[in-house]
Amino acid sequence: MDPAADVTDPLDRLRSARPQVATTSTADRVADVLRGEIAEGWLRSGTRLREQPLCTALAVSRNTVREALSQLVGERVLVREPHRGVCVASPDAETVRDVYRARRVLEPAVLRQVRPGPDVAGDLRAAVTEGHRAAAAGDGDGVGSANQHFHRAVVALAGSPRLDHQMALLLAEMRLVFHRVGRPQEFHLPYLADNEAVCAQLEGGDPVAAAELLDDYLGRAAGALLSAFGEQ
Amino acid sequence: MDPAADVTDPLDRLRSARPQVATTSTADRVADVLRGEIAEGWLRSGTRLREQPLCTALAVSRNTVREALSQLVGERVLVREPHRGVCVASPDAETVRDVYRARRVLEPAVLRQVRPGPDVAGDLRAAVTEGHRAAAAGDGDGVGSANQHFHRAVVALAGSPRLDHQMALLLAEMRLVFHRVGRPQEFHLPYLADNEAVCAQLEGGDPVAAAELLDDYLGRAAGALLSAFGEQ
DNA sequence: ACGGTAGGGATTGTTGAACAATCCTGCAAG
DNA sequence: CTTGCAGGATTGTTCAACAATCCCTACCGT
Repeated sequence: MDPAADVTDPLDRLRSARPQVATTSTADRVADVLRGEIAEGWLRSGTRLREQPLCTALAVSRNTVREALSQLVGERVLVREPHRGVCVASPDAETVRDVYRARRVLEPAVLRQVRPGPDVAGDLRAAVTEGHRAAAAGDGDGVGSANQHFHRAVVALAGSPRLDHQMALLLAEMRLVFHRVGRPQEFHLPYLADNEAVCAQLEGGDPVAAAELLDDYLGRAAGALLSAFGEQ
Repeated sequence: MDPAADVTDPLDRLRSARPQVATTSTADRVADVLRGEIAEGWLRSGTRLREQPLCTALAVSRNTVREALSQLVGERVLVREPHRGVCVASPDAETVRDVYRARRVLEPAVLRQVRPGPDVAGDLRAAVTEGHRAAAAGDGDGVGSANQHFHRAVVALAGSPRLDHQMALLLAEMRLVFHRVGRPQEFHLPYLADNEAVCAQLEGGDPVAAAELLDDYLGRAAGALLSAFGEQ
């Protein structure tokens, strides 16, 4: 079989390897480090990030640190108050409401416009089994990340890099919410069955039913999270 | 009548005035200027933006310019190639495809979940009449911006600041596309009737029909733009 | 004539230091 | 208890410098 049989341009394969070639700037690497520390919960919500300590800790210039911080502020992971510095975002009830408002628009809409076909739900199924495996192993954190993979896979069905990026931002905010609310395990566990159901409906060739299931499921998840915040 | 009768905190009124208090940083103002110049077409696609000339032109430091440029790169208005500088983004056919992919997910989904009620379509109607007025006055540019107002108003129906922001980014990319394709007048004019139809369906209490109209309409618009790009 | 190769200039990436503006803290005075 | 005021700390912004990289051009060998 000719590897280039069904590809218009044989260089297309190389385009996906570009991130490895394009040398990332120092500020980007600093942003990556901070993003990771926040995503994994080492930097809690509200933590103030002073510039000078970051410079010495990461051995980069203050200007580079500021560039990285501005980038993360743009992603809503950090919050900047003028002349007072930046701190890790502290999502409040209104943030949760809006993130779920956006997700309930985005995710069901992607499902609804999926054209049924063989293996359309492949990535969803992989995320579901990943979640089951983590649950069986008692790995609460693994259940959480499997859940994120599931929702990322849902949006990825649209095949739109822009929507993928938007979803990544929303999920990053969700991670902050989960860290803020405490133990994320019991929040993700009950939704394994919902993921399973959505996946099954999609595999069964009924995207609209899958979308309606997901919409209802997201509504319940938002309610549960909001009650955990003490508000409604 | 006590002005503070039904408000828990009388300071709530002041919260909406915060943007006037929060002094914007110099980099933000520089970014605003560049964004405006690009949106109005004074800086065409592909134009290289060197840092030093921008410094002298705007009388700010190179560092501040770099911060503004990074911000606009994050908004996909500029494109940075490492060690080669930034230039105004040149949307290609794949960009148009993806932006419309995202819009066809976003906009109909917002319409579909609108709960009919009195004056839900108020902002849409305002944008439609704005478009008619501009068309009658022969103001092609006005038709274009009225069109943008219409689609912004559609997404605003969701009431989600995050979706509003995402839509603003997509529309900024669309402006680049229109400037790139040449005269935008004849591209917007035929869609006035479509806007009118969508608005009418929504006013008639049938959001789903409005969503389906809009989806079809966006599909046709994408096709027209892509053929203008010489590709399909 | 053609492709490869070194040099020089221009531009970006990054650093370090400096200064003004602003904010926070603690303390004294009313 | 609140107000006003130093003093220190932090941020916002500028400037100057250097290394790294890129672009362009002239040169050279085949």
